Amino acid sequence: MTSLAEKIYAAVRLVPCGKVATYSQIAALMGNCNLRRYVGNALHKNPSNSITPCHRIVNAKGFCSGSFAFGGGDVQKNKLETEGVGFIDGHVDMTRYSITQDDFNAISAELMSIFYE
DNA sequence: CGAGTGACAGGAC
DNA sequence: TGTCCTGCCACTC
Repeated sequence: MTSLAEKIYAAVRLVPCGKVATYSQIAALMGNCNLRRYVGNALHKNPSNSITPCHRIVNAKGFCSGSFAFGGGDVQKNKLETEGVGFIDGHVDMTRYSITQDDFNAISAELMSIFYE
């Protein structure tokens, strides 16, 4: 049973190291832009931080939203910096580190092979 | 003013 | 009950 939530987590895990994704991008990956609310919803109510790199999900500005559910913004920043993501004035440099159309396609393809859609 | 964005909340199935 | 979706709405470009 490939629930949507699982796909969301899978998509998050498929975000390459050194990149971050936004809610809308994840939603677009699911094929429904209207899921953009559900993405945040799913991440929040299912804090499987151990297996889901939630720190790669930021809002469109490159900030993590207020209720970061896994330890604190410092942890996220540290993790991302370790992966090579650059920060500007405390937020992710989205112009360089948000996923590209290329990444989008790659993730989409992998998602497809994982769930055999 | 119009379009994009939400780490929600609640309703629908 | 759980999963999915959609509305509201404030805020920023």
